[in-house]
Amino acid sequence: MPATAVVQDTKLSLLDAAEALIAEHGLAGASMRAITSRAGTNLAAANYHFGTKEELARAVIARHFGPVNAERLRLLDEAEREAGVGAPRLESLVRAFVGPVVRFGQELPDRGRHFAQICGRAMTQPEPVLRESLLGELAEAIRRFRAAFTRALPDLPIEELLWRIHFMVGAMAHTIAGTQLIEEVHGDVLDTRDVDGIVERMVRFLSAALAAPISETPAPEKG
Amino acid sequence: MPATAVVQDTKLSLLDAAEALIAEHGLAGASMRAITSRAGTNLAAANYHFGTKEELARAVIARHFGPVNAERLRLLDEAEREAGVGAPRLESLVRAFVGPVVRFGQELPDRGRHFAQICGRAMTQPEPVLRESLLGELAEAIRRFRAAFTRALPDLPIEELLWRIHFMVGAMAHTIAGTQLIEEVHGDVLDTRDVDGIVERMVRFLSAALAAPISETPAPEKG
DNA sequence: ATAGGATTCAAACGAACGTTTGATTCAAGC
DNA sequence: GCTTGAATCAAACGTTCGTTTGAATCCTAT
Repeated sequence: MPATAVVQDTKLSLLDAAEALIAEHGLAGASMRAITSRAGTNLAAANYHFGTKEELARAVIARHFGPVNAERLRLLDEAEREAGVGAPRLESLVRAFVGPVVRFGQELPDRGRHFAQICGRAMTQPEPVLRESLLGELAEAIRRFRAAFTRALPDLPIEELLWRIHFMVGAMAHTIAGTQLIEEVHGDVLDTRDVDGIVERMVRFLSAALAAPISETPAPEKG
Repeated sequence: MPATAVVQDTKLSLLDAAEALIAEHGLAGASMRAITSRAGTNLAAANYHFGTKEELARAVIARHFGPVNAERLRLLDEAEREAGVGAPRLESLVRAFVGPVVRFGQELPDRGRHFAQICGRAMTQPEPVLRESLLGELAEAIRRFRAAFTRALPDLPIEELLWRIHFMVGAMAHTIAGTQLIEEVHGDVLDTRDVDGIVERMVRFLSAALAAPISETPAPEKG
Protein backbone atom coordinates (compact mmCIF):
# COMPACT_ATOMS: atom_id res chain seq x y z
CA MET A 1 0.00 0.00 0.00
CA PRO A 2 2.78 2.46 -0.65
CA ALA A 3 0.79 4.88 -2.75
CA THR A 4 -1.98 5.30 -0.21
CA ALA A 5 0.48 5.66 2.63
CA VAL A 6 2.37 8.37 0.81
CA VAL A 7 -0.82 10.21 -0.02
CA GLN A 8 -1.94 10.06 3.58
CA ASP A 9 1.43 11.34 4.63
CA THR A 10 1.12 14.34 2.36
CA LYS A 11 -2.43 15.14 3.44
CA LEU A 12 -1.62 14.70 7.10
CA SER A 13 1.52 16.78 6.81
CA LEU A 14 -0.52 19.53 5.21
CA LEU A 15 -3.16 19.36 7.92
CA ASP A 16 -0.52 19.45 10.66
CA ALA A 17 1.32 22.34 9.06
CA ALA A 18 -1.87 24.29 8.44
CA GLU A 19 -3.00 23.71 12.01
CA ALA A 20 0.26 24.94 13.46
CA LEU A 21 0.56 27.99 11.24
CA ILE A 22 -3.09 29.03 11.52
CA ALA A 23 -2.76 28.77 15.29
CA GLU A 24 0.39 30.82 15.26
CA HIS A 25 -0.43 33.47 12.68
CA GLY A 26 -4.17 33.27 12.10
CA LEU A 27 -5.85 32.13 8.92
CA ALA A 28 -4.98 35.22 6.92
CA GLY A 29 -1.42 35.18 8.20
CA ALA A 30 -0.81 31.56 7.31
CA SER A 31 0.10 31.60 3.64
CA MET A 32 -0.21 28.55 1.46
CA ARG A 33 3.46 28.88 0.73
CA ALA A 34 4.38 28.72 4.38
CA ILE A 35 2.00 25.81 4.97
CA THR A 36 3.23 23.72 2.07
CA SER A 37 6.83 24.55 2.86
CA ARG A 38 6.42 23.41 6.46
CA ALA A 39 4.66 20.28 5.24
CA GLY A 40 7.61 19.51 2.99
CA THR A 41 5.61 19.72 -0.22
CA ASN A 42 4.50 22.47 -2.56
CA LEU A 43 1.58 24.66 -3.53
CA ALA A 44 0.12 22.45 -6.22
CA ALA A 45 -0.03 19.43 -3.92
CA ALA A 46 -2.11 21.35 -1.41
CA ASN A 47 -4.43 22.52 -4.10
CA TYR A 48 -4.61 19.01 -5.51
CA HIS A 49 -5.70 17.53 -2.19
CA PHE A 50 -7.86 20.30 -0.76
CA GLY A 51 -8.91 22.47 -3.67
CA THR A 52 -8.72 25.81 -1.93
CA LYS A 53 -7.27 27.32 1.20
CA GLU A 54 -10.75 27.58 2.68
CA GLU A 55 -11.34 23.87 2.33
CA LEU A 56 -8.01 23.16 3.94
CA ALA A 57 -9.06 25.31 6.87
CA ARG A 58 -12.37 23.49 7.11
CA ALA A 59 -10.53 20.17 7.15
CA VAL A 60 -8.32 21.44 9.97
CA ILE A 61 -11.36 22.26 12.08
CA ALA A 62 -13.23 19.08 11.25
CA ARG A 63 -10.36 16.72 11.97
CA HIS A 64 -10.35 17.13 15.74
CA PHE A 65 -13.52 18.93 16.65
CA GLY A 66 -15.79 16.05 15.76
CA PRO A 67 -14.15 13.66 18.23
CA VAL A 68 -14.07 16.37 20.91
CA ASN A 69 -17.79 16.93 20.57
CA ALA A 70 -18.46 13.23 20.54
CA GLU A 71 -16.59 12.94 23.82
CA ARG A 72 -18.63 15.81 25.22
CA LEU A 73 -21.87 14.09 24.34
CA ARG A 74 -20.59 10.78 25.69
CA LEU A 75 -19.84 12.38 29.04
CA LEU A 76 -23.22 14.05 29.00
CA ASP A 77 -24.93 10.72 28.35
CA GLU A 78 -22.92 9.15 31.14
CA ALA A 79 -23.82 11.92 33.57
CA GLU A 80 -27.50 11.63 32.71
CA ARG A 81 -27.43 7.85 33.05
CA GLU A 82 -25.75 8.04 36.43
CA ALA A 83 -28.24 10.64 37.62
CA GLY A 84 -31.17 8.37 36.85
CA VAL A 85 -34.51 10.15 36.86
CA GLY A 86 -33.23 13.33 38.45
CA ALA A 87 -31.06 15.94 36.79
CA PRO A 88 -27.30 15.37 36.83
CA ARG A 89 -25.20 17.43 39.17
CA LEU A 90 -24.27 20.79 37.75
CA GLU A 91 -20.57 20.01 38.12
CA SER A 92 -20.95 16.93 35.95
CA LEU A 93 -22.54 18.95 33.16
CA VAL A 94 -19.90 21.64 33.28
CA ARG A 95 -17.16 19.03 33.34
CA ALA A 96 -18.68 17.28 30.36
CA PHE A 97 -18.87 20.57 28.49
CA VAL A 98 -15.48 22.09 29.15
CA GLY A 99 -13.46 19.02 29.99
CA PRO A 100 -12.95 17.43 26.56
CA VAL A 101 -12.01 20.61 24.76
CA VAL A 102 -9.63 21.83 27.47
CA ARG A 103 -8.19 18.39 27.97
CA PHE A 104 -7.67 17.74 24.29
CA GLY A 105 -6.27 21.20 23.85
CA GLN A 106 -3.63 20.93 26.50
CA GLU A 107 -2.54 17.36 26.73
CA LEU A 108 -1.19 16.68 23.25
CA PRO A 109 2.25 18.20 22.97
CA ASP A 110 1.75 20.40 19.90
CA ARG A 111 -1.27 19.57 17.80
CA GLY A 112 -3.71 19.81 20.66
CA ARG A 113 -2.47 23.19 21.74
CA HIS A 114 -2.56 24.52 18.22
CA PHE A 115 -6.03 23.19 17.64
CA ALA A 116 -7.28 24.57 20.93
CA GLN A 117 -5.94 27.97 20.05
CA ILE A 118 -7.77 27.87 16.73
CA CYS A 119 -11.02 26.74 18.38
CA GLY A 120 -10.83 29.32 21.10
CA ARG A 121 -10.40 32.08 18.59
CA ALA A 122 -12.65 30.76 15.86
CA MET A 123 -15.96 31.75 17.39
CA THR A 124 -15.16 35.45 17.47
CA GLN A 125 -12.98 35.43 14.38
CA PRO A 126 -13.77 37.78 11.50
CA GLU A 127 -13.25 35.13 8.83
CA PRO A 128 -16.55 33.28 8.50
CA VAL A 129 -14.87 30.05 7.38
CA LEU A 130 -13.62 29.00 10.77
CA ARG A 131 -16.64 30.26 12.68
CA GLU A 132 -19.12 28.49 10.45
CA SER A 133 -17.20 25.23 10.52
CA LEU A 134 -17.05 25.34 14.28
CA LEU A 135 -20.66 26.29 14.81
CA GLY A 136 -21.78 23.62 12.39
CA GLU A 137 -20.00 20.92 14.33
CA LEU A 138 -21.10 22.41 17.63
CA ALA A 139 -24.81 22.71 16.88
CA GLU A 140 -25.98 19.41 18.32
CA ALA A 141 -23.86 19.74 21.45
CA ILE A 142 -25.28 23.20 22.06
CA ARG A 143 -28.82 21.85 21.80
CA ARG A 144 -28.21 18.91 24.10
CA PHE A 145 -26.38 20.90 26.74
CA ARG A 146 -28.90 23.71 26.65
CA ALA A 147 -31.61 21.19 27.51
CA ALA A 148 -29.49 19.58 30.21
CA PHE A 149 -28.66 22.88 31.88
CA THR A 150 -32.31 23.89 31.73
CA ARG A 151 -33.20 20.76 33.68
CA ALA A 152 -30.35 21.20 36.14
CA LEU A 153 -31.25 24.84 36.81
CA PRO A 154 -35.04 24.84 36.67
CA ASP A 155 -35.45 28.09 38.60
CA LEU A 156 -33.39 30.11 36.16
CA PRO A 157 -35.27 32.16 33.55
CA ILE A 158 -34.32 31.11 30.05
CA GLU A 159 -32.71 34.46 29.25
CA GLU A 160 -30.54 34.31 32.32
CA LEU A 161 -29.51 30.75 31.51
CA LEU A 162 -28.57 31.55 27.93
CA TRP A 163 -26.49 34.53 28.99
CA ARG A 164 -24.72 32.41 31.57
CA ILE A 165 -24.00 29.73 28.99
CA HIS A 166 -22.62 32.49 26.78
CA PHE A 167 -20.35 33.66 29.60
CA MET A 168 -19.28 30.08 30.23
CA VAL A 169 -18.37 29.53 26.60
CA GLY A 170 -16.38 32.74 26.76
CA ALA A 171 -14.40 31.71 29.79
CA MET A 172 -13.67 28.38 28.16
CA ALA A 173 -12.76 29.77 24.75
CA HIS A 174 -10.54 32.42 26.24
CA THR A 175 -8.77 29.88 28.41
CA ILE A 176 -7.91 27.50 25.61
CA ALA A 177 -7.04 30.29 23.20
CA GLY A 178 -4.99 32.29 25.64
CA THR A 179 -2.43 29.89 26.97
CA GLN A 180 0.30 32.08 25.62
CA LEU A 181 -1.44 35.10 27.08
CA ILE A 182 -1.56 33.75 30.59
CA GLU A 183 2.08 32.81 30.29
CA GLU A 184 2.92 36.35 29.28
CA VAL A 185 0.88 38.04 32.00
CA HIS A 186 1.59 35.87 35.02
CA GLY A 187 3.31 32.79 33.74
CA ASP A 188 5.69 32.97 36.67
CA VAL A 189 2.96 31.79 38.99
CA LEU A 190 0.62 29.57 37.01
CA ASP A 191 1.29 26.16 35.53
CA THR A 192 -0.52 25.83 32.24
CA ARG A 193 0.37 22.15 31.88
CA ASP A 194 -1.68 20.90 34.82
CA VAL A 195 -4.65 20.00 32.65
CA ASP A 196 -6.70 18.22 35.30
CA GLY A 197 -6.15 21.11 37.66
CA ILE A 198 -7.30 23.66 35.10
CA VAL A 199 -10.41 21.65 34.30
CA GLU A 200 -11.35 21.30 37.96
CA ARG A 201 -10.73 24.99 38.59
CA MET A 202 -12.99 25.83 35.68
CA VAL A 203 -15.63 23.40 36.88
CA ARG A 204 -15.70 24.99 40.34
CA PHE A 205 -15.67 28.50 38.92
CA LEU A 206 -18.37 27.91 36.33
CA SER A 207 -20.63 25.73 38.49
CA ALA A 208 -20.79 28.44 41.12
CA ALA A 209 -21.39 31.02 38.44
CA LEU A 210 -24.19 29.12 36.74
CA ALA A 211 -25.87 28.51 40.06
CA ALA A 212 -25.57 32.10 41.24
CA PRO A 213 -28.70 33.52 42.89
CA ILE A 214 -30.74 35.62 40.55
CA SER A 215 -31.32 38.76 42.55
CA GLU A 216 -29.00 38.89 45.49
CA THR A 217 -27.85 42.22 44.16
CA PRO A 218 -31.01 44.36 44.03
CA ALA A 219 -29.92 46.39 40.98
CA PRO A 220 -27.54 49.12 42.06
CA GLU A 221 -29.42 52.39 41.77
CA LYS A 222 -32.40 52.28 39.51
CA GLY A 223 -34.89 50.31 41.51
CA MET B 1 -8.85 77.15 12.44
CA PRO B 2 -9.90 75.51 9.21
CA ALA B 3 -6.63 73.67 8.58
CA THR B 4 -6.56 72.02 11.96
CA ALA B 5 -10.20 71.08 11.67
CA VAL B 6 -9.66 69.52 8.28
CA VAL B 7 -6.64 67.60 9.50
CA GLN B 8 -8.57 66.37 12.48
CA ASP B 9 -11.35 65.37 10.16
CA THR B 10 -8.99 63.30 8.05
CA LYS B 11 -7.31 61.67 11.02
CA LEU B 12 -10.61 60.97 12.73
CA SER B 13 -12.14 59.63 9.56
CA LEU B 14 -9.18 57.30 9.18
CA LEU B 15 -9.47 56.14 12.78
CA ASP B 16 -13.20 55.54 12.43
CA ALA B 17 -12.80 53.69 9.16
CA ALA B 18 -9.92 51.59 10.48
CA GLU B 19 -11.88 50.77 13.63
CA ALA B 20 -14.91 49.64 11.67
CA LEU B 21 -13.00 47.59 9.13
CA ILE B 22 -10.63 45.97 11.63
CA ALA B 23 -13.66 45.03 13.70
CA GLU B 24 -15.40 43.59 10.68
CA HIS B 25 -12.57 41.87 8.85
CA GLY B 26 -9.69 41.68 11.33
CA LEU B 27 -6.43 43.55 11.07
CA ALA B 28 -5.04 41.48 8.22
CA GLY B 29 -8.33 41.64 6.36
CA ALA B 30 -8.66 45.40 6.61
CA SER B 31 -6.56 46.73 3.76
CA MET B 32 -5.24 50.25 3.74
CA ARG B 33 -7.07 50.77 0.48
CA ALA B 34 -10.39 49.81 2.03
CA ILE B 35 -9.71 51.94 5.09
CA THR B 36 -8.72 55.06 3.18
CA SER B 37 -11.54 54.57 0.73
CA ARG B 38 -14.09 54.35 3.54
CA ALA B 39 -12.51 57.40 5.15
CA GLY B 40 -12.93 59.34 1.92
CA THR B 41 -9.24 59.93 1.41
CA ASN B 42 -6.33 58.01 -0.06
CA LEU B 43 -3.37 55.85 0.77
CA ALA B 44 -0.77 58.57 1.01
CA ALA B 45 -2.83 60.57 3.49
CA ALA B 46 -3.01 57.61 5.84
CA ASN B 47 0.69 57.07 5.57
CA TYR B 48 1.29 60.78 6.08
CA HIS B 49 -0.65 60.87 9.33
CA PHE B 50 0.16 57.48 10.81
CA GLY B 51 3.32 56.29 9.11
CA THR B 52 2.46 52.63 8.89
CA LYS B 53 -0.56 50.40 9.16
CA GLU B 54 0.69 49.11 12.50
CA GLU B 55 0.75 52.58 13.99
CA LEU B 56 -2.74 53.21 12.72
CA ALA B 57 -3.85 50.05 14.50
CA ARG B 58 -2.12 51.18 17.68
CA ALA B 59 -3.89 54.50 17.46
CA VAL B 60 -7.22 52.73 17.08
CA ILE B 61 -6.60 50.81 20.29
CA ALA B 62 -5.25 53.77 22.22
CA ARG B 63 -8.05 56.15 21.31
CA HIS B 64 -10.75 54.52 23.41
CA PHE B 65 -9.01 52.07 25.66
CA GLY B 66 -7.28 54.71 27.73
CA PRO B 67 -10.55 56.35 28.81
CA VAL B 68 -12.14 52.97 29.46
CA ASN B 69 -9.32 52.00 31.77
CA ALA B 70 -9.41 55.38 33.48
CA GLU B 71 -13.09 54.81 34.17
CA ARG B 72 -12.30 51.37 35.55
CA LEU B 73 -9.75 52.78 37.94
CA ARG B 74 -12.09 55.61 38.91
CA LEU B 75 -14.80 53.11 39.84
CA LEU B 76 -12.24 51.05 41.72
CA ASP B 77 -11.13 54.11 43.70
CA GLU B 78 -14.75 54.94 44.42
CA ALA B 79 -15.48 51.42 45.63
CA GLU B 80 -12.44 51.40 47.87
CA ARG B 81 -13.30 54.82 49.27
CA GLU B 82 -16.86 53.76 50.03
CA ALA B 83 -15.66 50.57 51.68
CA GLY B 84 -13.45 52.51 54.11
CA VAL B 85 -10.95 50.36 55.96
CA GLY B 86 -12.49 47.05 54.91
CA ALA B 87 -12.36 45.50 51.47
CA PRO B 88 -14.99 46.60 48.95
CA ARG B 89 -17.79 44.22 48.13
CA LEU B 90 -16.88 41.71 45.47
CA GLU B 91 -19.74 42.86 43.29
CA SER B 92 -18.37 46.39 43.27
CA LEU B 93 -14.97 45.21 42.10
CA VAL B 94 -16.43 43.06 39.34
CA ARG B 95 -18.70 45.89 38.27
CA ALA B 96 -15.78 48.29 38.15
CA PHE B 97 -13.78 45.82 36.08
CA VAL B 98 -16.30 44.69 33.51
CA GLY B 99 -18.75 47.59 33.56
CA PRO B 100 -16.82 50.27 31.67
CA VAL B 101 -15.67 48.07 28.83
CA VAL B 102 -19.04 46.38 28.33
CA ARG B 103 -20.90 49.63 28.72
CA PHE B 104 -18.65 51.53 26.35
CA GLY B 105 -18.75 48.67 23.91
CA GLN B 106 -22.49 48.43 23.68
CA GLU B 107 -23.94 51.86 24.19
CA LEU B 108 -22.39 53.84 21.36
CA PRO B 109 -24.25 53.05 18.18
CA ASP B 110 -21.34 51.94 15.97
CA ARG B 111 -17.93 52.96 17.20
CA GLY B 112 -18.36 51.40 20.59
CA ARG B 113 -19.45 48.09 19.21
CA HIS B 114 -16.60 48.02 16.74
CA PHE B 115 -14.09 48.92 19.37
CA ALA B 116 -15.43 46.35 21.79
CA GLN B 117 -15.16 43.68 19.14
CA ILE B 118 -11.54 44.60 18.54
CA CYS B 119 -10.75 44.62 22.26
CA GLY B 120 -12.47 41.34 22.89
CA ARG B 121 -10.50 39.68 20.16
CA ALA B 122 -7.21 41.47 20.60
CA MET B 123 -5.95 39.55 23.59
CA THR B 124 -5.99 36.19 21.84
CA GLN B 125 -5.19 37.52 18.39
CA PRO B 126 -2.20 36.19 16.49
CA GLU B 127 -1.00 39.62 15.41
CA PRO B 128 1.14 40.96 18.24
CA VAL B 129 0.35 44.60 17.45
CA LEU B 130 -3.12 44.66 18.89
CA ARG B 131 -2.31 42.38 21.82
CA GLU B 132 0.70 44.39 22.88
CA SER B 133 -1.12 47.69 22.61
CA LEU B 134 -3.95 46.37 24.70
CA LEU B 135 -1.78 44.77 27.35
CA GLY B 136 0.32 47.90 27.58
CA GLU B 137 -2.70 50.05 28.33
CA LEU B 138 -4.13 47.39 30.62
CA ALA B 139 -1.05 46.82 32.76
CA GLU B 140 -1.84 49.23 35.56
CA ALA B 141 -5.46 48.19 35.79
CA ILE B 142 -4.43 44.56 36.04
CA ARG B 143 -2.08 45.36 38.89
CA ARG B 144 -4.61 47.42 40.81
CA PHE B 145 -7.45 44.97 40.40
CA ARG B 146 -5.27 42.00 41.22
CA ALA B 147 -4.48 43.64 44.55
CA ALA B 148 -8.10 44.56 45.17
CA PHE B 149 -9.35 41.04 44.45
CA THR B 150 -6.66 39.61 46.68
CA ARG B 151 -7.94 41.74 49.55
CA ALA B 152 -11.57 40.93 48.80
CA LEU B 153 -10.91 37.18 48.66
CA PRO B 154 -8.26 36.64 51.31
CA ASP B 155 -8.90 32.93 51.68
CA LEU B 156 -8.19 32.17 48.04
CA PRO B 157 -4.72 30.86 47.15
CA ILE B 158 -2.99 33.15 44.70
CA GLU B 159 -2.97 30.55 41.93
CA GLU B 160 -6.68 29.99 42.25
CA LEU B 161 -7.32 33.74 42.20
CA LEU B 162 -5.23 34.31 39.09
CA TRP B 163 -6.93 31.51 37.24
CA ARG B 164 -10.31 32.90 38.22
CA ILE B 165 -9.32 36.35 37.02
CA HIS B 166 -8.24 34.74 33.78
CA PHE B 167 -11.62 33.05 33.43
CA MET B 168 -13.35 36.33 34.25
CA VAL B 169 -11.40 38.19 31.58
CA GLY B 170 -12.37 35.45 29.17
CA ALA B 171 -16.04 35.71 29.88
CA MET B 172 -15.85 39.46 29.48
CA ALA B 173 -13.77 39.42 26.31
CA HIS B 174 -15.95 36.80 24.70
CA THR B 175 -19.09 38.72 25.59
CA ILE B 176 -17.97 41.99 24.06
CA ALA B 177 -16.38 40.32 21.06
CA GLY B 178 -19.23 37.97 20.36
CA THR B 179 -22.27 40.14 20.10
CA GLN B 180 -22.79 38.95 16.56
CA LEU B 181 -22.22 35.40 17.71
CA ILE B 182 -24.91 35.45 20.35
CA GLU B 183 -27.27 36.99 17.84
CA GLU B 184 -26.56 34.14 15.44
CA VAL B 185 -26.90 31.35 17.99
CA HIS B 186 -29.91 32.46 20.00
CA GLY B 187 -30.60 36.03 19.04
CA ASP B 188 -34.29 35.27 18.98
CA VAL B 189 -34.35 35.18 22.77
CA LEU B 190 -31.68 37.56 24.01
CA ASP B 191 -31.58 41.32 23.78
CA THR B 192 -28.02 42.47 23.23
CA ARG B 193 -28.91 46.13 23.60
CA ASP B 194 -29.86 46.00 27.27
CA VAL B 195 -26.43 47.10 28.43
CA ASP B 196 -27.24 47.56 32.09
CA GLY B 197 -28.90 44.19 32.15
CA ILE B 198 -25.88 42.49 30.60
CA VAL B 199 -23.52 44.16 33.05
CA GLU B 200 -25.59 43.12 36.05
CA ARG B 201 -25.92 39.57 34.76
CA MET B 202 -22.17 39.41 34.36
CA VAL B 203 -21.63 40.87 37.83
CA ARG B 204 -23.87 38.23 39.41
CA PHE B 205 -22.31 35.44 37.36
CA LEU B 206 -18.71 36.45 37.97
CA SER B 207 -19.10 37.39 41.63
CA ALA B 208 -20.49 33.99 42.44
CA ALA B 209 -17.75 32.39 40.39
CA LEU B 210 -14.93 34.30 42.02
CA ALA B 211 -16.31 33.51 45.47
CA ALA B 212 -16.80 29.82 44.75
CA PRO B 213 -15.70 27.47 47.54
CA ILE B 214 -12.30 25.99 46.87
CA SER B 215 -12.87 22.31 47.49
CA GLU B 216 -16.56 21.57 47.50
CA THR B 217 -15.85 19.08 44.76
CA PRO B 218 -13.30 16.68 46.24
CA ALA B 219 -11.55 15.94 42.92
CA PRO B 220 -13.60 13.40 40.98
CA GLU B 221 -11.67 10.16 41.00
CA LYS B 222 -8.01 10.53 41.78
CA GLY B 223 -8.15 11.44 45.48
C1' DA C 1 0.20 89.38 -2.48
C1' DT C 2 3.28 85.82 -1.63
C1' DA C 3 6.54 82.60 0.30
C1' DG C 4 6.60 78.22 2.76
C1' DG C 5 5.25 74.49 5.39
C1' DA C 6 1.38 71.31 5.91
C1' DT C 7 -1.65 68.42 3.63
C1' DT C 8 -3.73 65.78 -0.19
C1' DC C 9 -3.59 63.52 -4.48
C1' DA C 10 -2.96 60.07 -8.61
C1' DA C 11 0.30 56.92 -9.92
C1' DA C 12 3.62 53.60 -9.45
C1' DC C 13 6.88 50.45 -6.67
C1' DG C 14 8.33 45.76 -5.33
C1' DA C 15 6.73 42.00 -2.71
C1' DA C 16 3.56 38.47 -1.42
C1' DC C 17 -0.72 36.38 -2.08
C1' DG C 18 -3.99 32.17 -3.89
C1' DT C 19 -4.45 29.64 -7.77
C1' DT C 20 -3.35 27.39 -12.27
C1' DT C 21 -0.62 25.19 -15.71
C1' DG C 22 1.93 21.55 -18.05
C1' DA C 23 5.57 18.47 -17.51
C1' DT C 24 7.36 14.69 -14.64
C1' DT C 25 7.46 10.84 -11.47
C1' DC C 26 5.71 6.63 -9.65
C1' DA C 27 3.20 2.26 -8.72
C1' DA C 28 -0.13 -0.85 -10.39
C1' DG C 29 -3.03 -3.54 -14.33
C1' DC C 30 -3.25 -5.89 -18.58
C1' DG D 1 6.78 -3.61 -21.39
C1' DC D 2 3.56 -0.44 -22.24
C1' DT D 3 -0.37 2.16 -20.67
C1' DT D 4 -3.03 4.50 -17.22
C1' DG D 5 -4.20 7.45 -13.66
C1' DA D 6 -2.91 9.42 -9.32
C1' DA D 7 0.43 12.36 -7.24
C1' DT D 8 4.12 15.72 -7.17
C1' DC D 9 6.87 19.28 -8.98
C1' DA D 10 8.90 23.98 -10.71
C1' DA D 11 7.26 27.89 -12.83
C1' DA D 12 4.20 31.32 -13.96
C1' DC D 13 -0.54 33.56 -13.80
C1' DG D 14 -3.08 37.78 -12.42
C1' DT D 15 -4.36 40.20 -8.27
C1' DT D 16 -3.81 42.63 -4.09
C1' DC D 17 -1.01 44.13 -0.54
C1' DG D 18 1.72 48.17 2.23
C1' DT D 19 4.50 51.72 1.08
C1' DT D 20 6.71 55.46 -1.62
C1' DT D 21 7.09 59.14 -4.90
C1' DG D 22 6.67 63.80 -6.73
C1' DA D 23 3.54 67.08 -8.12
C1' DA D 24 -0.54 69.76 -6.81
C1' DT D 25 -3.26 72.10 -3.38
C1' DC D 26 -4.45 74.30 0.77
C1' DC D 27 -3.87 77.34 4.87
C1' DT D 28 -1.01 80.57 7.58
C1' DA D 29 2.14 84.17 8.43
C1' DT D 30 4.78 87.71 6.67
